[in-house]
Order: sequence, then structure tokens, then C-alpha cells
Amino acid sequence: MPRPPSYDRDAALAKAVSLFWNKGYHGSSMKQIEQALDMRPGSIYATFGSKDGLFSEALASYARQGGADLSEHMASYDSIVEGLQAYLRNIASSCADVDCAPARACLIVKTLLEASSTNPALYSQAQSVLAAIETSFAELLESAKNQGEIAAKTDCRRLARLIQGQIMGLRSMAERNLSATEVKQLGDDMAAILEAYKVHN
Amino acid sequence: MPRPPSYDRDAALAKAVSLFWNKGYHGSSMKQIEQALDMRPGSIYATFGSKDGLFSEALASYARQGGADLSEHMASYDSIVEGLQAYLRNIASSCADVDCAPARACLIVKTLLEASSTNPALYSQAQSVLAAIETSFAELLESAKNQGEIAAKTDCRRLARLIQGQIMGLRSMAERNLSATEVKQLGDDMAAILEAYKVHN
DNA sequence: TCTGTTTTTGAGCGTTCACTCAAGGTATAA
DNA sequence: TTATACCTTGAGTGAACGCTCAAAAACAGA
Repeated sequence: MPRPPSYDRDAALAKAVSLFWNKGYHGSSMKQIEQALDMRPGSIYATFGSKDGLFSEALASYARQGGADLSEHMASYDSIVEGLQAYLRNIASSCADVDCAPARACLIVKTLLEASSTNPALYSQAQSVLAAIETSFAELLESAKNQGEIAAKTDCRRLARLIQGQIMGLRSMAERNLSATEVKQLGDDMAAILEAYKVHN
Repeated sequence: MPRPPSYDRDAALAKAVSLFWNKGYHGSSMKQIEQALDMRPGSIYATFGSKDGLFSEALASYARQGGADLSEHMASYDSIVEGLQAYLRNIASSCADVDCAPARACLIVKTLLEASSTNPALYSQAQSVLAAIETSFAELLESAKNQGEIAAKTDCRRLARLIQGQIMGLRSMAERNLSATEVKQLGDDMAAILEAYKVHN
């Protein structure tokens, strides 16, 4: 009996991610959202509830994609630490490439900074997502420890935060007008930091 | 003959810095600005021209203060590299302290990320400020090189960007709800990165 | 005290904000 | 074909946005 929706929910979300990633929460108006999603306000509100709701779903979608990317990347590495080093270098490379993404900086970090004193719900969500990513890194590092790649006494959560800090710094730095070479060098230098944590036998 | 202004321009700017640092550009409305500066719109516009103008002056003021802080800090260190290491640890400590500042993250980075696709003028200004900071670090490192603290072949601008990236990451990470201990550990770990660049004799 | 200049004031400008909802359109099931 | 449920539409809501400006207030010099 009912009429099915004419739009593709996931496709709309992807477009929302792109817009919010580019312009941020306050920088994206409903007018721009309507245009980007090619949906009228009524449909948007029926589907996502509010601008906050749409942003929240977009952020979750972005985080899900990021997690999948990390998993896929790590799957092709025997050495976890080397996989993480390559991950840092890959981020630098893709940031250095001409606008393949809506922005170089991470949407989660942009949200963390923008929402910290203006939108408690989004701030909290950004915190949760970052905590989950920290956990992902920590679990990878625990495996690395079990494989003898890093010292048994290594504090994996602490090292995970160091790595997360590198990514935050790298991607934020990439928003500066640096050359591709400079961004890649930064990625290399950050990857090199992990050398000190390797067990060399 | 003329009536002198009743407000203190610098004091007003300091209050603007505090508000913008806390809430960002889009997150600070003129109503809130009027309240924070205790000035009526006419006076604000006569003094600073526009919201953009006020933000621009606030950002410049913040950067000036940051530069002065760095100079003052470094003055008390014979070893430049050790001074920079202590600088990173100090940032971590002050971020860990209970709200001594309007926000933990850096206003310049917040502006860089927020303005990149919504306000070219502020984006450009943030880029300039960050480039100047990079230069400050690079000059310090050149001195360190001359003093034999770091290898003669060190690329100082490149290392300067690595340090700047650490600060960006550290202060962004501090916006997460981490414990004081965790933030300080991150500061320690980032300071430790510079050990690898020291010439040990 | 009076005059001249400047600052302060705040009501209010037009615009844009996020959002609503009654009306009309379009699919499915009978 | 008809009935029914759902979806789409877009003009329009009140509120908040950044900003203006004529009038009132406050100072310094005469």
C-alpha cells in the first residue's frame, strides 16, 4: 500500500558527509543541505529528524567508513607496526593529492573542536568515536605485542593515543597550504616515530 | 574637545579572544559578543568594523601572545631542544589543568579548520600565523644546529613542521575527555620524539 | 556655562536561520 | 479502478542573524 521513498538514504547520507566535512556544522545551512541532498526540507526532516540528527548520522557514517578503511588496510600487512606506519604515510599521500576529499582534516576532529562549547550532543559523539578509534589502535598494538613486534612492557593504550595524536596533527597540518612534498615528509617523520617502539631482534 | 572612549580596546580584545576561542567564529553571535565585551553594537562596529574584523584582531592578538609565551619560555633554557621538549610538556600540563583557558585546542587550528571552506580571509590569516610559528621553530632549530645539539644535516623547517604537528595533535587530543595523566603522558611521549634528533656526544 | 566634537545607545533594518504543515502527488493492495 | 497509505512539495513560521543610524549623553576647551 505505502509509497516507497524516492531517494536513496545512504546516498543522501554520503552527500551530507561531504558537505559537513567541507563546511562544518555551523557552516552548512539547511539551504545548502537541501541543495546537496536534492531533497526538500519536509523530506529531510521526515528522514533525519533535524539538522543535528542528520549531522549525527553523517558523523557515524564517516566513522564507520574510516574504521572499515583501517581494517581493510591492516589486512594486507603481516607486521602490524609496519602496517600502521604505512597507514600514516597513506594519509599523508591522500592529503597531499589534489582535493580527492572534501577536506584534508578529519571530520571527527573538526566536530570535536567546533562542537566542544556549542553542541554537547555532537561533542559527546565525537568523543565516543575517538575513544573507539583509540581502542582499535590499542587492540592492534596488543596483537603486535603478542607477536613480539613491540616490547612486552609497552602501554598499548598510551601508544594508541600517541598514534591518534599523530593523525590529528598530520591531517590538521594538511589544511595548511603546504606542498605535497612537505605533507608527505611529515607523514614519513610521524611513521618514523614508531621505529623507537619496535623490538629489533 | 572630543569625548574619549570609555572602554579599553585591549581589554575588549582579550574578552573577544576568550569568547572566540571558546565558541569559534560561527558559534559566537553578535549578541554574545556584545555581552562579553560589554559594548553596544554601534561601539563594536565603530571600533572593529565588523565581526570578521574583530575576529581577525582577536586571532592576531592570540598569536602575538602565543609568540611571546614561546620566547619567554625559551629564554630560560640553554639547550634549545630541551626547551622545546619542556614546551611540549608544559602545553600538556596546562591543558590537563582544570579550565585555565577557554579551550584546550589552539584557536589558530580551530580557525584553520572552521574557516577553510567558509571564510577565505580568516583561513588565509590562520595559514599565515601558522607559517610564522613554523618559522619561529625553524629558527630555534637552526640555533640548536649551530650549537651542535642536533645533526648538521637536519632539515630544520621539516623538523619544525613535525613539532608543530605534535602541538596540533596534543592540543586537539586534549579536547577529548582524557584524564590529566593521559594528556601529560602524551606530552611526554611527544617530547621524547625529539630525543631521536639530538646529537648525543 | 556654553559650544563643539565624539562616543554611546538601542530600536530596528533586511536577511537568513532551522523548521513546519497543509495540500497535492504517487505508489501499492484490493 | 478505487481506496489507502505514504511521500513530496514549497510557501511560510517565528526567531536569530549581522549590522545601521538618528538621537541622546558625555567629555574638553572657550
